[in-house]
Amino acid sequence: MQQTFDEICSKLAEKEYKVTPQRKIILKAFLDNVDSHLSAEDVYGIVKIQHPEIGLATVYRTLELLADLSILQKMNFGDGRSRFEFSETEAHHHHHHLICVSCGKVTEFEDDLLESLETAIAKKSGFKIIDHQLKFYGFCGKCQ
Amino acid sequence: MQQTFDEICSKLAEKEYKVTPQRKIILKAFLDNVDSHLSAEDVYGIVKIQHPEIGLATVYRTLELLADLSILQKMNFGDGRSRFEFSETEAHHHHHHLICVSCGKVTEFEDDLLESLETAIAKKSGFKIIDHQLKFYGFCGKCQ
DNA sequence: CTTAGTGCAAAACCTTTGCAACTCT
DNA sequence: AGAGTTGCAAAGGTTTTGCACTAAG
Repeated sequence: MQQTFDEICSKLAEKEYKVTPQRKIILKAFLDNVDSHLSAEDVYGIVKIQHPEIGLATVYRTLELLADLSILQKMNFGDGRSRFEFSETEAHHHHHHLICVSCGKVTEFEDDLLESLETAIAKKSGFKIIDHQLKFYGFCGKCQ
Repeated sequence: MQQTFDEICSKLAEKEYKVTPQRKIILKAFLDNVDSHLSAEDVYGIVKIQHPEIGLATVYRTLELLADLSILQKMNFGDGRSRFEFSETEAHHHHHHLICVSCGKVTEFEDDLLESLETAIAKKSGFKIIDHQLKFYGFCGKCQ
C-alpha cells in the first residue's frame, strides 16, 4: 500500500496542499485500516497513541479535505456520526454495505452489479450519475 | 390521503400509543408534504405556524416513534441532519434517491429493479435482508 | 518569507433527556 | 385515576470555528 500512500501525497502536492506530518499520519491510519469504516473520533483515537499532540480539529479538517479530493468518501450508517472509507469511484471497485439492524455490524459485499441499472436510471431521469451508494438492512448470520 | 391518516392513527391506537393532537398535527404535516424529505426542524417550522405551542422535542419524539413503527423512515442525505419520508417497505413501492452534488436537490426515481440483486446478495452473504436504500450522486439537469 | 496548517478552547449544531405539568384513554 | 405525553430548559454528542502560533514550500 506504500504506493497508494505516495500517490495520495502527490495528489495533495499537485493541488498546492501542504503535505504535513499530521496529514501523513492520518492517511496512514486509514491505510492501516482499509476495511474499517472509521469515524473522526476513531481516527483520533488511533493517531493519538503514537502522536498525542495531534488535535481532533486537525483530524476533522484532514478528513474533510480528503473527502473533498474524493480520496475518502464520507458515509453514514445511522449511528450519529460520519464514517469514512477509501473512495473507490475511480477504481470502479464498488461494493455495497450490509448493515445489521440488530447488532449494528457493517459488512461489505464485493460485487457491484449495478451498472445496467445506473445507465437505465441516468437515461430516464436526466441525471448525470457519477457515483452510487447502496445499503442493505437486515439480520447478520449471528443475529438471525 | 385522509384514509392513510386514519390508518396510521389506528396503528398507533392498536399499539397502545395515545393519539394526541400533537401527533396528529405532525403526521398531517407529513401527509401534506409527501414528496419532501423533511427534517425535524422542517417539521417544526411547518407545525409551528398553526400550532406555536408545539415543542421541538415533541417533534423529535414523534418522528422517532413513527420511525420505530416503520411508518416513517429515517434517511441521511449528508447535510448533517436526519430527514424522514414515508416508509414504503410494506407496500413494496421502493424508490431510489438521486442527489445532485452541485445544488443538493434530492429527487426520486420510482423503479426498484433490485429484487434479483437482493436475493443474490442474501444468498451469498448469509444476511437476511429486510430493506435497502440506494442513493445516486451526480448532476441534475440544471447543474450539468 | 509567506501563507497554509495546527492545536486549543469555545461555539455552533443537532438531538436527547429530566422533570413538573398535563391529558388521552 | 393513571400511565403516557408534553414543553421547557438543560445536557449530550458531533462537528465547526476563531485565533495565536508554527512550519511547509
